[in-house]
Amino acid sequence: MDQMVLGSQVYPYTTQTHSQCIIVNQIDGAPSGDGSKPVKRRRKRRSKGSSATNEDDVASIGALLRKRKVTDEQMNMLEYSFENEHKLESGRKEKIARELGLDPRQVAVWFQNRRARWKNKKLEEEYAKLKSQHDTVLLGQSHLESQVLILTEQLTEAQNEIQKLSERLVQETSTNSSSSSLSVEANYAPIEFEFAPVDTNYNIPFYMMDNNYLQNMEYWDGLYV
DNA sequence: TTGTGTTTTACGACCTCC
DNA sequence: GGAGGTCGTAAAACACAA
Repeated sequence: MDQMVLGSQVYPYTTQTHSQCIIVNQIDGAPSGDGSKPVKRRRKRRSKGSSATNEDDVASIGALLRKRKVTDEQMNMLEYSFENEHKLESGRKEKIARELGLDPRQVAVWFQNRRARWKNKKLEEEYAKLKSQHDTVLLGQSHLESQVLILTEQLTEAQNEIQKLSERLVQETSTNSSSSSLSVEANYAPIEFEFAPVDTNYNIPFYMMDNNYLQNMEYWDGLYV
């Protein structure tokens, strides 16, 4: 519990008001300007160790600068209210402030900060979700790449096998023609096979889409629905 | 006890909406 | 123009390791 000692009494939290905050700012030398377009200017604050002109100033400024931390009960009520509605219209702000014994400005600031925390949390959650999806996609990519390697090897083996068969056929044909008086070349012309080039960009031809491949595609497609 | 990192409170500057 | 929003940040309060 945040406590503050004033005289002989101990207060659970200070009773600094918004107007008192403004007084502190004026003491700190932050005039509100001449009415022209406001110039972006960082508000100067009094640091813990800064000097003052007299002891009374030190005591009063110290008291005013003390933060008013909300109690657990006030926090619960504010959280409950925030759950219902993140925005805070004027009437509601006054009502909450009255019920909790807080300054309306304090309630407004609390909601502003609460919204900021909520937004940060949402961003973190969204980031975690996207990262998880990204990791899943990388895993899938790796899996597909290994599939391509395997299939490429199989294709090469098949091409070699066909090539051997083709050469054997040509050989047998020429042997038959030399031992026979009849020419059969026209009937046994060498077969020319034309293979599509292996595409490493995953443009897998339809005839290579086996059940496993199709199941994988369904799985990956499902991720993007 | 003290140094340091994190959370909370508060505010200035600026923007949007009515 | 005023009210209320976001954004960035200062400073107090708090937590905790060394």
